[in-house]
Amino acid sequence: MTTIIAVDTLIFMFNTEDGMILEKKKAFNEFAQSKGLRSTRQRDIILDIFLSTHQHVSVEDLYLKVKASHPGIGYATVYRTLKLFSEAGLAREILLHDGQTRYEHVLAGEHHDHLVCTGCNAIIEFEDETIEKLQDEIAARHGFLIRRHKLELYGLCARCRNIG
Amino acid sequence: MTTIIAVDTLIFMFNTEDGMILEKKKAFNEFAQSKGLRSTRQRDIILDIFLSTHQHVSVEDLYLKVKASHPGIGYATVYRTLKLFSEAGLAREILLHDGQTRYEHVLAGEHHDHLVCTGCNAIIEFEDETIEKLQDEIAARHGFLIRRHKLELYGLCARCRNIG
DNA sequence: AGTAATGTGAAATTGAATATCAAAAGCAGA
DNA sequence: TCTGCTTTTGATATTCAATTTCACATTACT
Repeated sequence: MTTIIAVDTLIFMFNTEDGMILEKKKAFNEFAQSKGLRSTRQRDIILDIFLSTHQHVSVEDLYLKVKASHPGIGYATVYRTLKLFSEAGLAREILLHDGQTRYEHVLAGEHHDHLVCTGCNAIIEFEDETIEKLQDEIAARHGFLIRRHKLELYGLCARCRNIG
Repeated sequence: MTTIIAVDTLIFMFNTEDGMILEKKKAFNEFAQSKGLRSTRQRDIILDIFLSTHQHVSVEDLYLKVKASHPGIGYATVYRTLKLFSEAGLAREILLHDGQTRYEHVLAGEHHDHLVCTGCNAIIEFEDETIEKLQDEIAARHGFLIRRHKLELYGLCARCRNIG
């Protein structure tokens, strides 16, 4: 009986945004602990704010957001903390055409590529199983062991095609 | 009769490296003319040396090559000239994982992507018609008009897998 | 040749990423 | 809770490639 309630709760947690946030906080705490990192107010705040974002953020973006409510927190701390999130598996660095590193949220078991509008800078995520397979084949043909890949499509979104 | 000889010569030109080089020089001269650019000794030299390379070169790489035979030519000139080649359609800028812009030769009607060995920095070019098509489909599904794309596979080549 | 405009080279600037370091804060043990 | 050691922080400096600047040289045109 107790077990069943716990399972329900767990499913609930994973299916709501709040649950996701709690889960990620837990994951980060575990990472921090395993690495012998200390728990600091700044990191908690930055994690909260990062988790509250939905787009791909640059260090600058997040720094500005953080500074708005916590003016004492410096750029370097945001920079270092985002790197930590990345190591912890909560965030992923993405480098697009404009040479600005952005961080996106990592969702469990998910991989995707990017469709970027050069007009309005919108970033759309997509996934294509067939492309992934073809990539593996190409790599195999050349004797490569693929570690990661990067597929970005640049163009104009429906809206920008009409405006621009 | 005269016409037939001319056609033969043209085919010959396009099928040899020297012919390719002549063709590219001509293309650049036409571009320069259309843009009202002046013809300078430096640009001629840099074009010659660029056309003599076979790999993907960074500005630094080409600058060093140029300096070896023509010490008077500065970095900025090589930099600006490579940009010009790029505008003229002779070269294409490629940005790989290491944050160094490289220039590759543009061959008529050819498109390819890159397989990069993170062990020895070898760059292998490949082409996959199916992937291209899938990309177009994905773009269409999102109402995008694709201008360009970037597909890079990072991993270890056969040799580096064994060594490292 | 004269002259107006473009090109060149050295050096300066930019912009993002990253490193430095003194001061502040967290943590384990007394 | 206090101590002392270690990590973290925040401001600033450094790095590194890309790009711009500017005085001088060179080119195209008459």
